[in-house]
Amino acid sequence: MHSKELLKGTLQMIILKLLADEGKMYGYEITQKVKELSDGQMVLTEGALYPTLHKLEAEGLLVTEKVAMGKRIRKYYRLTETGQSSVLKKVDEFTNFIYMMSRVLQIKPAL
Amino acid sequence: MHSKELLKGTLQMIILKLLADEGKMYGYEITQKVKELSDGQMVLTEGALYPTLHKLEAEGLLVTEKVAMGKRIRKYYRLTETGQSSVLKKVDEFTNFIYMMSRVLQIKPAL
DNA sequence: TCTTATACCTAAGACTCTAATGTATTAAAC
DNA sequence: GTTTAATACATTAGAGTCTTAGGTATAAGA
Repeated sequence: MHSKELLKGTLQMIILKLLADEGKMYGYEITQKVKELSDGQMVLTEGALYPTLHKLEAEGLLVTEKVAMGKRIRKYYRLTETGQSSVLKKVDEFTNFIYMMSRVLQIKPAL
Repeated sequence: MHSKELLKGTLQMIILKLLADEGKMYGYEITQKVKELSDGQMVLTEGALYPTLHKLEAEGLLVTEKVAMGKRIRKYYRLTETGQSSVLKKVDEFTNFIYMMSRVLQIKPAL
């Protein structure tokens, strides 16, 4: 779990990619989905998640929609068009990053 | 927002892995080797490199040897035994990180 | 001789995350 | 029926890692 350092810079991409796949999600749902997909290896802390969501919204990559569930309020996030094209670019950069790293580390080629 | 963010947390591993492969290297040589292996895509800045080398030395993963080249002094770095086992662990964590990320992002498995 | 490459280094500030803390509702367990 | 866990939002201090910008000095090439 020392790989925590490696996660830096991946959170935005993860959020955007999940929203691209799922359509819309709320914050807590994202943490659960990530935990599930990573078999519990990756746990998003709220101190990282919420500021990032707010930042992506402020940058115009996400829009929100508040939905009342009884007395509790869920805030759903959805990609804007800018957000859509941003995902493609970011995932592309990530696969490129992996190729580059495998060359620099001289380990087997990836993806 | 290129892959620069993704590089966070990879510098220590890169240094250690190169030293594991090459035996001993000096700072400037490391920057050149990384540039070469990545086809110019990855450029280590000295502000990141030297503090990291000093930190790894302080932690006992590296030892130094000063060699005079005329009036100029080269500082060669070499892995300690602790450093050796650390490389294996870090590279292992990295491949694991890639597998995890490809599951979370739901893209093709890597490495 | 001027520029580029080699070779070391530090420091201020930016950015992203962790850990801690806070508020409040709902479901489940005892 | 009350405590505990899970759900659901959020902020903030501080740590760690990097970038940007600076500094010193030698060697090689135009």
